[in-house]
Amino acid sequence: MFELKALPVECDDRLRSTDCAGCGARMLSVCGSIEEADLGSLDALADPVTLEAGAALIRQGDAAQHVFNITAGSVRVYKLLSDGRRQIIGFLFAGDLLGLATGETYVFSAEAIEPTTACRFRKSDYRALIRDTPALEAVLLERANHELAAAQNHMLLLGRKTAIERVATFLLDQPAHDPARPSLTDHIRLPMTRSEIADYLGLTIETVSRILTRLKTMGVIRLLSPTELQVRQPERLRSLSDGGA
Amino acid sequence: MFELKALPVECDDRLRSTDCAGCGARMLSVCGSIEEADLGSLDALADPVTLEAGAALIRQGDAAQHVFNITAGSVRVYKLLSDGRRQIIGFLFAGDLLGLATGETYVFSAEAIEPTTACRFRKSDYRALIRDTPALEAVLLERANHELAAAQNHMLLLGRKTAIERVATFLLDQPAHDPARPSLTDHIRLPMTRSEIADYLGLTIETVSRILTRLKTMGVIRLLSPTELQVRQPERLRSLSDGGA
DNA sequence: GGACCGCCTTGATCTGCATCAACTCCCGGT
DNA sequence: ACCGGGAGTTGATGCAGATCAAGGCGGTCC
Repeated sequence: MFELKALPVECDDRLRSTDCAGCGARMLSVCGSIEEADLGSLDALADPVTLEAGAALIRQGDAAQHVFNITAGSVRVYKLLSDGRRQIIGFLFAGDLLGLATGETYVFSAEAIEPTTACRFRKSDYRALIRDTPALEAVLLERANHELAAAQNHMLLLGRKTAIERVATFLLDQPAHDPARPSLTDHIRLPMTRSEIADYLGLTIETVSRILTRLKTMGVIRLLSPTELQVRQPERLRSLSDGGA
Repeated sequence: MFELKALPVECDDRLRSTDCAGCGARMLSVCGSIEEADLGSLDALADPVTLEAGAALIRQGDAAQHVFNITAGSVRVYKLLSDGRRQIIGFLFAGDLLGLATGETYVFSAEAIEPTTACRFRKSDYRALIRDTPALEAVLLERANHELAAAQNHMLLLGRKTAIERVATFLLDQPAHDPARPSLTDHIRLPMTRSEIADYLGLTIETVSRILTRLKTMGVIRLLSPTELQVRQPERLRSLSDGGA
């Protein structure tokens, strides 16, 4: 719990060649703001990494040397108190950026929660790239502002919402579609465990579980499996999410 | 409670000339990254406003037309739930920037908590200024990242810390000096009320009050007046702030 | 196929903080 | 000097969610 060992990133980096032009996540990410012509130089900087579930990308306290671009999978970002209490700051998915908002050392940890791939950059390279690419800088600023707005919403949730309001808000925030069946917009996949949801919402595992079954008995959602559910009354859920009954 | 009326900002804007070069807050703020030579054009854009305690700079829901630079005083930034529960996102002081992290409409409110002055810019002007001033953009990005890190710390506090840990953290975060006696670094002035502290820390007025008297009886702090206190055992406070006994 | 092991659910009890309720203090107005 | 009201403190009680405890349900490894 809370190891500060300066281990290398637990990832498989045998591969050394990238193909940004053919990257399925490019348009999701900040890389989309880079000219086609400049993708070659991006390839040269990008270091593709593959992570299995549980592998660490970033450890709180380590020297902040890298920036990551998630290309597939999902990642948990969290902070720990000295006695092991954990607050998950957020979950990252394909297209999300990780590791910019830090100084000399990382002030949070990040781990894959399922098999995940990412592009790793040396921070100094990335900084140089930003300097040379005004469009990139603008996009990064915009992203940072979006993240800030999301963080503010989450502070409202953590500081003032009840358990059921937190869970309802969380469900509404999830990308609401099953990639296998894009037509069903009310299906939600939860790649994270109850423990991760709890640590994200400032609750305990048991409370998350109880609230989910409560929502089920209320007829608001249907639990298809522990990691998959269906929203049956989206309006009711929305109303629950901010205390409107 | 939670008015959405599209009122103009409640401020005195008779003055129409600014003097950025002579602004005491310039070096505290992003304006410090603008060349001396360009300050004239900044003057032309800046609209100085004076606010009395309680006056609103920004109302949640209003069209986001302005950006503010606080030059003196202090400001509370908060979000509301539909039933009136309030979460204060943060407090702003001289040099801080307000209103960039928004889209079409403001997603939070901001009010002066004591007599305050600020520079107001039209958002479109500000955007143009950013485009023309790469140095400014870099500084803004850095600021946004700092704010993000602060927001993450606050999520840890709201999600996982106990009441006494929250209050201890809050006290340590306060600028620890009395402007009148700069030598006494252990004096803290609290321009905000207990209600504001409570809404910032996700607690109630009563709990904040009880914790402060508890810290007093423990000998960790001394309460000089409701708005002024002295830290007598900074190490103990630091230890309390993250659960280390 | 059986046994183990995470993860989840459900129930019983406990507790930290919220809520409800006085009361004090300070300050500003008349 | 008095009154009124907002801000703060302190005490009594209540409750939402934590903690403690006991199974259930899949997986996976021999």
